[in-house]
Amino acid sequence: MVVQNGLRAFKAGVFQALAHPSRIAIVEVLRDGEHSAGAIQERVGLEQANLSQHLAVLRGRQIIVNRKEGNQVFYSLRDRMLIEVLDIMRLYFHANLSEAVVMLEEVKAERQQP
Amino acid sequence: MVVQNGLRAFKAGVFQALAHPSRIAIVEVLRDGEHSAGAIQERVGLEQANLSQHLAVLRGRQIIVNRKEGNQVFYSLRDRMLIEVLDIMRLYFHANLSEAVVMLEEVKAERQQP
DNA sequence: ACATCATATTCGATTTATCGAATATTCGCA
DNA sequence: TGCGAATATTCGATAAATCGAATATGATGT
Repeated sequence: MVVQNGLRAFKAGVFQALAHPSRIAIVEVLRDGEHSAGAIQERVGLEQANLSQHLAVLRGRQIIVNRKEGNQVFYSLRDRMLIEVLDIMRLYFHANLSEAVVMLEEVKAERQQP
Repeated sequence: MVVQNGLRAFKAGVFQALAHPSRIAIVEVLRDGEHSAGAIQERVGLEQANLSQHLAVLRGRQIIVNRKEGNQVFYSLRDRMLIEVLDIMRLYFHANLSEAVVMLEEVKAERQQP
């Protein structure tokens, strides 16, 4: 039972780390290999500080690892599992496209209601 | 680009729905089929209101669906792909046990600090 | 109609996440 | 040594998540 809860906490932690569009974008950039923080920033288009904060979240959950080289820090995914998970999610998305659209509409509507 | 961001928002939403140990426990209960809210409560051991709130989150993200029968409401997973995701994560957890433990320690420490 | 059981929703308090601005660190180079 | 580039951290404000208590809804049985 303790193990089960630990495992659930672990899974929840990983999900939480991925529970932000910007962090998903980061992981997707790292899909095709190692990139420097600057290169990631270029691709995802975030403020420097904000990107660094998101990287810190992913680092904290051991989802990405970093390697320092001179002035720069290179990031890469620690395990291909996440790619697998994201791929399954993509299938999930396509398989349930109509419901996904409903959800997206809701998200859009929420954004417009102040 | 708009589509990409929408997709990421969708994925992030699904991840966020799963980013809580109690909700993972709920999904795992529903792994072996439909259960009433009461049966779920029995198994995960949450306050009635709290369980209902978590079910609402999962419903909102279309992760579970409900069927009313008389007095009760029966829940089930809308797509078994999520089970696949959870299984992959279990493998990941075991394969990288030492790192996982590091992460759990951090989570534990965070909870005790303040 | 009324009481009861199963479930959902609302409310208020507390915690946690998120962001940009400002500041700090760490390296390489003149 | 001092400067600039790359990255990280801290801070303060705002938004979102979480929880238990209280309340609401809706079906069933008397």
